[in-house]
Amino acid sequence: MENNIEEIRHSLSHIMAQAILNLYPKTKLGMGPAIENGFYYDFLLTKTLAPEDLQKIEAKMKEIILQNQKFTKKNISKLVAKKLFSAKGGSASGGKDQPFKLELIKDLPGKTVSIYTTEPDKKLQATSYKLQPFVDLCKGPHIKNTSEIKLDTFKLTKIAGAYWKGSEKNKMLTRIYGLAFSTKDELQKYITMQEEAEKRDHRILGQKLDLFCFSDLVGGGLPLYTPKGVAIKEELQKEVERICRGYGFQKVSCPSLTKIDLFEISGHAKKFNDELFRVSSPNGHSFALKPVQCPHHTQIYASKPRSYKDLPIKYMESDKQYRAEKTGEVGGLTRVYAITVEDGHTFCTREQVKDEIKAMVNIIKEFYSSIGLWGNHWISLSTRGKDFSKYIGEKKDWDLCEKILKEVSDEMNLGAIKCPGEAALYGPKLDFMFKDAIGKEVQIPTVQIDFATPKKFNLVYTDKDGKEKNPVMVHRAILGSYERFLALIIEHFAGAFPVWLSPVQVSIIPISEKHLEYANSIKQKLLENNIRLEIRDEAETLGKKIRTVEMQKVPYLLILGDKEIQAEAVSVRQRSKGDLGQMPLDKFIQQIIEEIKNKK
RNA sequence: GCCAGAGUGGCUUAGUGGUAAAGCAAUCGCAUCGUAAGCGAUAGACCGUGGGUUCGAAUCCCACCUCUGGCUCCA
Repeated sequence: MENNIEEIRHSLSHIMAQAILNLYPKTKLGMGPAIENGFYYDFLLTKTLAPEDLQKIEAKMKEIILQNQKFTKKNISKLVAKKLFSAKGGSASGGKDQPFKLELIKDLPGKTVSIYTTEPDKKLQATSYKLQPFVDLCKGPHIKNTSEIKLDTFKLTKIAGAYWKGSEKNKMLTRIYGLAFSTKDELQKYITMQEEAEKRDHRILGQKLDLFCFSDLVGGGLPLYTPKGVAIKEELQKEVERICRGYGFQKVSCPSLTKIDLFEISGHAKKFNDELFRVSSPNGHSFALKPVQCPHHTQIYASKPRSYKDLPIKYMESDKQYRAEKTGEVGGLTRVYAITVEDGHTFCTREQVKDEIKAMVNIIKEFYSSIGLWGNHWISLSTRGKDFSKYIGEKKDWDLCEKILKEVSDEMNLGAIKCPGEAALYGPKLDFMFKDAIGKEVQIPTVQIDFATPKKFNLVYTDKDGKEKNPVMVHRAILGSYERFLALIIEHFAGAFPVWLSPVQVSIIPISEKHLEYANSIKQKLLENNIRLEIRDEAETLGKKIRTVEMQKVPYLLILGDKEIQAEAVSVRQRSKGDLGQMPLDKFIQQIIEEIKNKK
């Protein structure tokens, strides 16, 4: 890739802005950066764009490029800063802690345009880039001349809305996305790759492989797991619990309902008021469906007196939690109302916290390495933002927690990147971010320190000196939610799960009806070894059955005909590798059991 | 919630104002097969819902529902 692709992408966003301004002169402009693989720009348009309009805009952009225009750079920081601060209205608070403004800038060369911008400090460094007749504020980098852009290396892809909150009325900017690469081939390659990735989408594979489904009567955002989906879910759960038991976790089980009081004390009721399902009955009950299970676990801890000798106490539970997500946010398996969370909590002393966190990180590393996902991630040290009212607990505790997490990151070489404003209600956390098939990031495992919750619930233990002290809670999720995790691995393996996770591990194919009896005897022996299997006894040709089973991504096929009966053996065909030839059944069983054990 | 797009048998899709098509899957029959699609037949859709325009609507208009993509930061 040529090294000026960044400049090209960046410049293209401005060229698009110019094209828009030419086509729709009343447009007030927003902003637009270069992004991975392309660029986008947000506009305040007076007109709604249809997808066909993209072609018009693209044509206009090409026209501008062909004029071989120069990007002229001129430092006008003072002027800009002055105008930005003196203009009236439009002040807005954008997103988390970033104030930004929509201001009118006059007296600049070319047309009068509006821009919105973020931090005042950054504005001072802003320079204007002029591409007649449009003036845009931008730090760059840009190409020198539009002639550096080849016409067939970019493509506008989609129109989207970008929510811009904070102004008197909420406004929606129109965002136009584009792709841009150094060469036409790279662009085409990316598009093809994207199409391939879409075929691996967990929703498509989930349906094809019959892992989960939805029902209009049950409702959107409420996935139903089929037998095959459950097989995977249970294997995952067994594996994660096996690992966690090694670290001292014990399973507990709590009801989905609770009195709202529990969440009022924990602070969840206040912070997640709008996302809490409330359940009532004609008999006067008033409950909430649990959106998290930490508070329940505190009550198991609180059920009897605890000594420092008991700590750390570690509970784990995989259960459904319910969150009333906003309607537009529900979809697929990744955003649902009912999520099955693989959750765990350690109650420990302050001295034990660091080791506990390291242990959790090790669990995560061990588990994700075993399925080949470790390395395909980055870690966020999610800390508190500026608005302290969104969190519970004391400042000194937060600072200490953050320090501990930083030390863990350093000592374990995790390279966690600090992300302010991403903390949980009760404490900072280490979030592990993975990428799905189409490159979108998803947060899955997490480790969180919490000094606040035990205090809220008056959890105590008796220390060596006979005094009562509050334990520290460490929250951790290895799989995060089963739904998200399942989505991630469906896409990661493109449905071809390793044997231990495959819902059907062996498909037995009798060549014709005469061989069914032998197939059943093989089935019995496999069942005795806890191998998940199916017999394809439908009246179809061998080729057809093999095709069906290959498409279902079953790892092993046993083909049974006269030859096998005579040799008292099985013919093994391995997924995507083809015929492995004949072998005695015992040998096959031994081999597959070994493979399952090694999680290969 | 907001911006945009899409809803046609179980699935994938064709059909732009004049009698709803095809493939896969299903069911039944024939075939009993040696490593990725055997042959034939049958059944299955008031075209998301409601309203409007029209002699006539899957198709045009309006509303609603559902699904898909997008919506912290990025200069």
